[in-house]
Amino acid sequence: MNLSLQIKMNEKLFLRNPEETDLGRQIILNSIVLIHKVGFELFTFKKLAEKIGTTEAGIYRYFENKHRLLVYIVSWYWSWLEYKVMVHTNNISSPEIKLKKIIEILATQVKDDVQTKHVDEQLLHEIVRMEGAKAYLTRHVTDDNKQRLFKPYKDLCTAIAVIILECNPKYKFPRSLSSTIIEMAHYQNFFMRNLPALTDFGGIKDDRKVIAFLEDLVFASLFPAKRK
Amino acid sequence: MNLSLQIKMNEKLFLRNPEETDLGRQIILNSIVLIHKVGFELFTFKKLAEKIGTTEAGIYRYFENKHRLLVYIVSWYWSWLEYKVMVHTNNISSPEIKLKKIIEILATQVKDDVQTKHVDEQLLHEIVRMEGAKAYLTRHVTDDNKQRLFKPYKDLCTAIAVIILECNPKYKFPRSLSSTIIEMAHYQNFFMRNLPALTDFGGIKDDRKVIAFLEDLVFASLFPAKRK
DNA sequence: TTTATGTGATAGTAATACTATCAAAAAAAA
DNA sequence: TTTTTTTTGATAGTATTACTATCACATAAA
Repeated sequence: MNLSLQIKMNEKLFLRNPEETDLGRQIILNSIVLIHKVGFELFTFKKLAEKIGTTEAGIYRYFENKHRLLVYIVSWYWSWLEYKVMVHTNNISSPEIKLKKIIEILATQVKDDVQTKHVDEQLLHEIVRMEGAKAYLTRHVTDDNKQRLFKPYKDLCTAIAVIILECNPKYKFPRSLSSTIIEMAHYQNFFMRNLPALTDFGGIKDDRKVIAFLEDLVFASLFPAKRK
Repeated sequence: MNLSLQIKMNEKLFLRNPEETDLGRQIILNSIVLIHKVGFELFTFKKLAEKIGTTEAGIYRYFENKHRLLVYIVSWYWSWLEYKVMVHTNNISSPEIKLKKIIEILATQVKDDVQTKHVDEQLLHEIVRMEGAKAYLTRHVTDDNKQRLFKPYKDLCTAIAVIILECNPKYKFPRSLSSTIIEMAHYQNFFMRNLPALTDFGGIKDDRKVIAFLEDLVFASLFPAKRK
């Protein structure tokens, strides 16, 4: 059996669907490699075109601008992650163990998945860690949100919030805790590698440290001590 | 008594100290207004120059590029915030009440401070909420960090971590919890206003909701229930 | 075999992100 | 007070970015 994972993307994200043509898939594949290499600020369609062996105009036929392309690949990542979370948790009955598994998935370095051919998930994970927030930290968040560009992120957040409520139906902030876990899984990892004074994981650079912190945070919140 | 707050900035941040000249202070003042208005992406030195009534070249004499200027004003904000935290907590003996006060300061909409004339702290707070992360989410974090550009942020983080340890000397992740509080005070607020599905505060838009969430998160972590 | 679709090649434009030069004005030093 | 230094304003110029437009060719679908 040779299943391949197909993620249906929001049509507002592109002008022409990149998954349907060879050039389109090259754009996705190489934009991930290039953004990973030079960072989003220095990433341009011209450089991408040169890398692929096409022209700038060719890329503009697929994406309106580089921000849309970023939102596209970041959204793809969130969708893929939600799928991955589903696969790895749907046979687990205990919501607490589910949540631990999710934290592990969020905070662990991805090994490249074989299921998709034109996306390098490991690079993509590293991109999302550094550039992910730039997808929504803009003046046009509200417009972008109205076009449902952030639906995959919100869906993942909701899915985790549901499990949080399974752990403790009385917990008051399931969504905020969920978005906190997602963001911090990336940020603490970024801090650990780049601004270690902002973490307690010194020069260690071990994903498990971040996982330990997040587990402590989440389960302390979900099963609090009785206080006056 | 007419005290004015003077924050000593890292000299690597600028080419010429903007606090020492009239034009320099105009640059700081107006860059805050302009970045707040158009967002960092669309902010250019040309627009800033036109607003001030000087030339592009004039601004380049003070700042190497717009990213450095962003780091400058964001750093100023963190220094100012640490000072504010200090002032509002040094007469409090209970570390728990201190921590609550800090959370309140971090998550509450700033009213413009009278202490500084050439900075609008309220606008600056809103800028940091949306653009703050862009100061360090770059390919050159490591270099910037070596030049100590992020010291004010790290100092604030450390100051809060110290108080966290006063609350519970055995808590294992004081710095990570501290950076989590700082980041989430901004992010949950940003989400509440722009992507409310990522929070539990629907259309309410009340800072106190974010404060309640953060307090719950922090104190549950610091005073956990005993679990197997 | 016509027609539609996708691509490559080329050209062009307005704006961005700078750097360089020069002279006038203002401030500091002699 | 005069000289010297510092700061600013004005102008010019360059490479790159972020696009848009056009045309012809190749290929695939009708």
